Amino acid sequence: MEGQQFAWGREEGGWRKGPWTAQEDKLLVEYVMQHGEGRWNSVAKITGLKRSGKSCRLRWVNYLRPDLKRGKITPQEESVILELHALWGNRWSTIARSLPGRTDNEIKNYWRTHFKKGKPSKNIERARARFLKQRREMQQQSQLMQTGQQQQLGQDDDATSAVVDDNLAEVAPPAATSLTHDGELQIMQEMAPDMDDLLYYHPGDMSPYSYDDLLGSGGGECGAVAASAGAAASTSEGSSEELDGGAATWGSLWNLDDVVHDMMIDCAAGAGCCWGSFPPLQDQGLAFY
DNA sequence: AAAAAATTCAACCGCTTATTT
DNA sequence: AAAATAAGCGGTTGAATTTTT
Repeated sequence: MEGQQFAWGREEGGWRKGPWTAQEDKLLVEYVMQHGEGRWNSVAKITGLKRSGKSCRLRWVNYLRPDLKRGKITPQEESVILELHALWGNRWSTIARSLPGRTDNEIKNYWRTHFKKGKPSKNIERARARFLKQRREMQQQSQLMQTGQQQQLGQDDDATSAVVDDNLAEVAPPAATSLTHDGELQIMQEMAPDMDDLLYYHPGDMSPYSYDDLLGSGGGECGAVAASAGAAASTSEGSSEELDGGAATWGSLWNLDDVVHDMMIDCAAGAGCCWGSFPPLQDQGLAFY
């Protein structure tokens, strides 16, 4: 490990590698403001940045793009990820298109850390509780909205569109359980017996939480959809979780806000161009936060 | 308190697909 | 039509951070 300190942040074939510095980001942002997205190989020529076009593109797309959402994946987003992964498998960019502000890389990472096959961690346990809680809330909401008609929850024969909802109806426990939040572990404890039954939890299995289970494929429909999609559903394992390291991570990095700030100050001072006047981004409806 | 283990995620790589010359 | 270049994708890596022992 020690010997690799020099490998990271190294220079190779004239290109710098490793983590980007604030200064590099600034150069790249300036370039994009002036020339738009694309032509990444000319970034080095024009700005003097010693990064390959590939590296520049990646940095922009995954980190510097102003329309990126920052912070934790929300439970709603997580549900979308679960559902779409069941449908598409590891087609991360396809999934990402349904999650504005999220990158394929981010989704891929999220999936890998939270749902990929492996030994269940305590985080996953917590996640499970959170996921179920969310689902129950969704169900309660939908029950409220469709009070009269949705009394019979078992009748989901034509469940092709609302896959998740139907299966939620099948799997979700009675709505009586109190949902006073914050204590995920408490919820887990309260619910554990039910959940284990409902989720077909196999204690000896290293990967007990297939998301077929989580999505309720015990009912059939979801599994059928996933299977008929023919995608990578075979590798799908799942549970859910919310990250809790986001803020800390951001705080520990040099702050992107600083760069944006600097740029805006530069703009205000009349140096270079301005975020708001950058046509390509405007055209794409990108917003700055 | 500190060492070890686990987790996270930015950035890399190789490959494929699309576009340009 | 073919070659070259650029963009995009998914898998993987490993430094930094967090959690556990």
